[in-house]
Amino acid sequence: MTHKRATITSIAKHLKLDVSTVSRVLNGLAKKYRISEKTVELVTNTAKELNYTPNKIAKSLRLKKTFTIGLIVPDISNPWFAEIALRIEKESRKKGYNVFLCNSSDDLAIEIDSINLLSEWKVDGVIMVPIGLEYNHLLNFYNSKIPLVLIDRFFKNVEIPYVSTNDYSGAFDAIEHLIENGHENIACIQGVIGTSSNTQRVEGYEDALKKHHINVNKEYIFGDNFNFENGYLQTKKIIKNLNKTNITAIFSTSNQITLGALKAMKEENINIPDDISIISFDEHNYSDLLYIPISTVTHFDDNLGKKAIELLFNQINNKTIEQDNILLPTHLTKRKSVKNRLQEVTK
Amino acid sequence: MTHKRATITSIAKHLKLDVSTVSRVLNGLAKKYRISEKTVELVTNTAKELNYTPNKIAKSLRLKKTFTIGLIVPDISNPWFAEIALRIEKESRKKGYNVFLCNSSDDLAIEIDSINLLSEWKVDGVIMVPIGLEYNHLLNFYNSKIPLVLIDRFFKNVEIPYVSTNDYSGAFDAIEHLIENGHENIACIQGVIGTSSNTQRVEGYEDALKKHHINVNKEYIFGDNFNFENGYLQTKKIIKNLNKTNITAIFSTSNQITLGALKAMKEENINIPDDISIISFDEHNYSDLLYIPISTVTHFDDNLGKKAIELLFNQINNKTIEQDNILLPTHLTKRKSVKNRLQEVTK
DNA sequence: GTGAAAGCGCTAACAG
DNA sequence: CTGTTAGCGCTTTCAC
Repeated sequence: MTHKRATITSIAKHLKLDVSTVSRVLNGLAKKYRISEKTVELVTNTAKELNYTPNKIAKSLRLKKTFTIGLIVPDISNPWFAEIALRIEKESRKKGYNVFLCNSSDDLAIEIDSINLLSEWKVDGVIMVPIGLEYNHLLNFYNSKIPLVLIDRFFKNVEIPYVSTNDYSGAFDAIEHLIENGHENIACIQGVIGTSSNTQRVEGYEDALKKHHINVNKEYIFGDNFNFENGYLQTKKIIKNLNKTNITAIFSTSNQITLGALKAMKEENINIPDDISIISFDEHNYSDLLYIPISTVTHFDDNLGKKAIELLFNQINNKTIEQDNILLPTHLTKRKSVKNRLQEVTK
Repeated sequence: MTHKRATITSIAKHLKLDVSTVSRVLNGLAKKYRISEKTVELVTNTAKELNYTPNKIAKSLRLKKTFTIGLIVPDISNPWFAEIALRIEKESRKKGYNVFLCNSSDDLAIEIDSINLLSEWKVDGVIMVPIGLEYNHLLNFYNSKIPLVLIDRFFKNVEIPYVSTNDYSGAFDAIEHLIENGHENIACIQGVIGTSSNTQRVEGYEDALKKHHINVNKEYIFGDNFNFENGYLQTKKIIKNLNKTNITAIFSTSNQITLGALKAMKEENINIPDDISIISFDEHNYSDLLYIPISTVTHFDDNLGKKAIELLFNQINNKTIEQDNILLPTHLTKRKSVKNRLQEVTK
C-alpha cells in the first residue's frame, strides 16, 4: 500500500511524462491532443494501479468553480424539508453537483453563519428555506452574484427568486370549508411568526373569515411554532377555555402542530369532530391513518424541489429567467375531522 | 460594487502590505506575531469594506485538511435517517465541520459513486448508513486511511467501526411479547434483504419462535423493502390468505411498513387487534395517535448520531478507540395493537 | 504528440 | 514586527 496518495504529478514523474499529458489523458482529452495510444494506456493503467483519486479541491481552485451547491433548511428532521432535500440531492447529482447541507435550526445566527460558510466554500449556488424573519444577509449574498433560490418561504417585494406554495389560498380554502360547515368560532394555531408561510396562512385565515362577515378575534390565534410541542400546548389552552370561547374548530398550520393537537385532545377526551373539528396544513401518508382521518391542505413537495433546482441552474448557466417567482397550488383533501354543524340544526 | 472578489492578496496590495501579514491578522494571529494595532485595524477594516470572504478551497488545498465530513444515507426523506442527519449536522457544526450530503437511494452503484466523490472532495471523514449488501468498496475506503463510521447498518466480522441498534434483541423481545399473548402464527414483513438491520430483525424473529418451540415457517416471512408500499402490498397478501395461514399477528420491521399495513387493513376492514395484531419497529410521535395505538420497538436515534460523530472524531484525531462497535439497546412500548388471545380462551 | 510554465488563494517555515 | 518564498494539485495557454 503506497502511503502517499497518488496525484497527477506523481503519476507523471513515475512515467517520466509531463503533468499536462497525464491531466489530458485522465480528463478524456487524449483524442483532442492526439496523444498516442500507448501513453494513454500507460497513464490509465498506472492511475488505476496507484489508486489515483482526482483532487476536486485543487480542481475547484484552479477552475474557480466547485460544482457544489449549498442547501439550508430550518430542520432536516422535519419530513417536509427532508423531502425537499431528497429532491435537491437527486437532481444535483444528475447534473454532477454535490450538496452541502446546513441546518439552521430556525435560528437566525446559524442561518447567517451558514450563508457565510457557503460563501467561503465558493458553492456555485444556494437553495434554502429561509427562516424568514430577516433578509438583508440574503440580499447581500444574492447581490454578490451567487445564484440563490428560496424555497417554501420567501419575502414579498424582495428581489430574490423563490418557489413556494400558495399558502394564502390554501388557508383560505380550508377556512371557507369550515365556515360552509357551520363553524364560526375558529381557532388558528400558527407557526413561526414572521415567516412567509405563517403570514400567508394566517392572512388566508383572516380573509376567509372577513369575506363571510365573521369577526376576526386576535385571541383565537394561538402559538408561535410549527412543531409538535406548540400544537400540544396551545390545544390544551384552547380546551381549557372552551366554555368561554365556544371554539368549534381548529385550523392547524402544520402537520406537527396537528399531531400535538391530537395528542392533547386525546388526553382531554375531546372528541373529534363532535367536540372540536380540525383541519390541517400538510398531507402525509399517515394523515388518513390517525385516530381520526384528518382533512388537510395538500401541497406538492416533489415539484417544489424540482422547480427550485430549475431556477437555480438557470441562474448558474445565465439563462434568461422567464418567471423567477413560482407559487404552487394547493388542494383540499376532505376527510372526517370536520363536523357539519348545519346538519345538526336541521335535525 | 467591486466585481472581483477580494482576496488576501488584493487586500495586501491595496494596503501595500504582504499577504502573510494580512493572513495573520485575518486568522487572529496578530498577537502572536506582535503586529501593530494600526495594521490590524487597517486590515480588518478593509477586509470588511471589500467584503472579503476567506476561500476555504484554497485553504483546504494548502492545509490538506478540509474540515468537511461526508454523510451517506439510503433515503434522507425517511424520518429515521433524517433524524440521524440532523444530529450529524449539528454536532459537526459545533466542531467547525461542514457536511456533504449524499443519498444512495438504496442503490449500490450510487453508494459507490458517492464514496468516490467524497474521496475526491478529500473529506476528513465519512459517516454512512450503508445499503448493506456489499462492503468491499467500503473496506477499501477505510483501508486508505480515511476515517469511516457505519451507522444503523453494519457488517459482521468486517473491520469497520459502527454504531447501531440491537435489532436482534429488539425483534426477539417483540416476538416474545406476541407469543406470551398467545400468538403462534406470526407473519414478519421484512425490509431490504441482506441489510444488517433486516437480517438481525428476522433472526430475532426466528430465534424467539424457536425458543418457544414454534415452527419457523419461511412462508410467513414477506416482502423485501422497508417502505410504505411493501407494507401495504404484503399485508394485502396476508389478508387474502388468512383462512389458509391462520396468521393472528404481524411483526413489522419498520415504521413505514406499518403505515402501509394499517392502510391495507383499513381498506379490507380488518380489525386490529381483534382480527390481526401488529407490533412494529420504530417509534414515532404519532405511533400513539394512529387509529389503533401501535406497540413498538423503540430505539434511540439521538444517541446514534452522537455516538457516530464521537467515533468518527476519535479516528480523525487519532485518539485511541476503546470500543469501536456500539450496539444501542431497544425498548418495548406496549400499546393496544396486540391482542391477548389467552384471555379469550379463559372466557 | 508532448512539455514548460504560470497561477488559482492560501499558509508557514525561514529570514531579518 | 513584517516580508519572502515555496508549494498544495490541478488546468491551460503557448511553444516546439
